[in-house]
Amino acid sequence: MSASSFVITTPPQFDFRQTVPSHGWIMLAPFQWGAASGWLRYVYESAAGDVLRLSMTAVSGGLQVHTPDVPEIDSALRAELTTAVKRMLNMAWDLRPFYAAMRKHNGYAWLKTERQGRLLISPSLWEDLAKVLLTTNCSWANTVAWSGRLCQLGAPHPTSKGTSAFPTPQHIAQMEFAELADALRAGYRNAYLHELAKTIANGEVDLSAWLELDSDAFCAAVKSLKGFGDYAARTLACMYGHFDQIAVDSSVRAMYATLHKHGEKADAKEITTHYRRFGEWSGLVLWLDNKRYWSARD
DNA sequence: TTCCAGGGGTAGA
DNA sequence: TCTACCCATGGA
Repeated sequence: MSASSFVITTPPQFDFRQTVPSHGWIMLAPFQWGAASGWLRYVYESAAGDVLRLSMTAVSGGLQVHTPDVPEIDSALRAELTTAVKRMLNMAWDLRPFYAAMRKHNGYAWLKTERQGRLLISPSLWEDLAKVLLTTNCSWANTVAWSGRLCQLGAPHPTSKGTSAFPTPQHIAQMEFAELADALRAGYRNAYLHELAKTIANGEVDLSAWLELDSDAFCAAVKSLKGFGDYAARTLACMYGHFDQIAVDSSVRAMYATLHKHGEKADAKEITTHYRRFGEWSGLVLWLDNKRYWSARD
């Protein structure tokens, strides 16, 4: 292996190819997913401010991380990238209690067989907040386009034209609103995103503290932001390991209507009641049911 | 033109 | 807690 690559040892029940396509994040810049070859690419801005292209692939017993922009990775950068990659793939989650709990429910043996349950997130909560905001009340095509335009506002890669890291909240905060709105063109969400970036940049919101919150407190914190309601808060909660939060959106409603109501519409209350039977895992079960339903239709 | 898509804010009851 | 109405964007 070259000095521009290293291997991260992965947990026994970790499955890279199941984790990466756990939701649509793989389609949003600066992620890229090579499904056929099994590589995940991400444009990462290091703590030192360098824009690096990362490429991750599964190898025996671990995950290989390749950085073509760095001929010799030193120990500090290796440690930083290891932390970021482990976080993106939620490697710290222990899903054995989940699989054990699901044994008493009929029809869910596939969860353990397929090693389902781990979700892809971004290296920063800020990036996930921004992207969830860009999923609200719009088509997925809009989310993809807006995320792409937002990413173009980030630090550019030194040599690869058109490649850039996701912008920092500080960068978005210092932009004039008109400049941001003109670049992003995401309607009323422009103002919510600008406000979010400013509250993070000026220290009013400390996202690192949010990572220590319990499930309900995490959701309350997200919902305190303008533009973030129940769907957004609960979606983010699941991504950050609070699996008791049940996020209902239009895709979930469609899935539930087809599987449980012969096509008749169901409201969020009814869907939430149905999934409550899975207790502390209810939100994750819904997430994986929805993923499985839509994957089968593709 | 109207509707809708991985909703949310606000006002009023 | 529930409902009505409004919100900007882009594709069908």
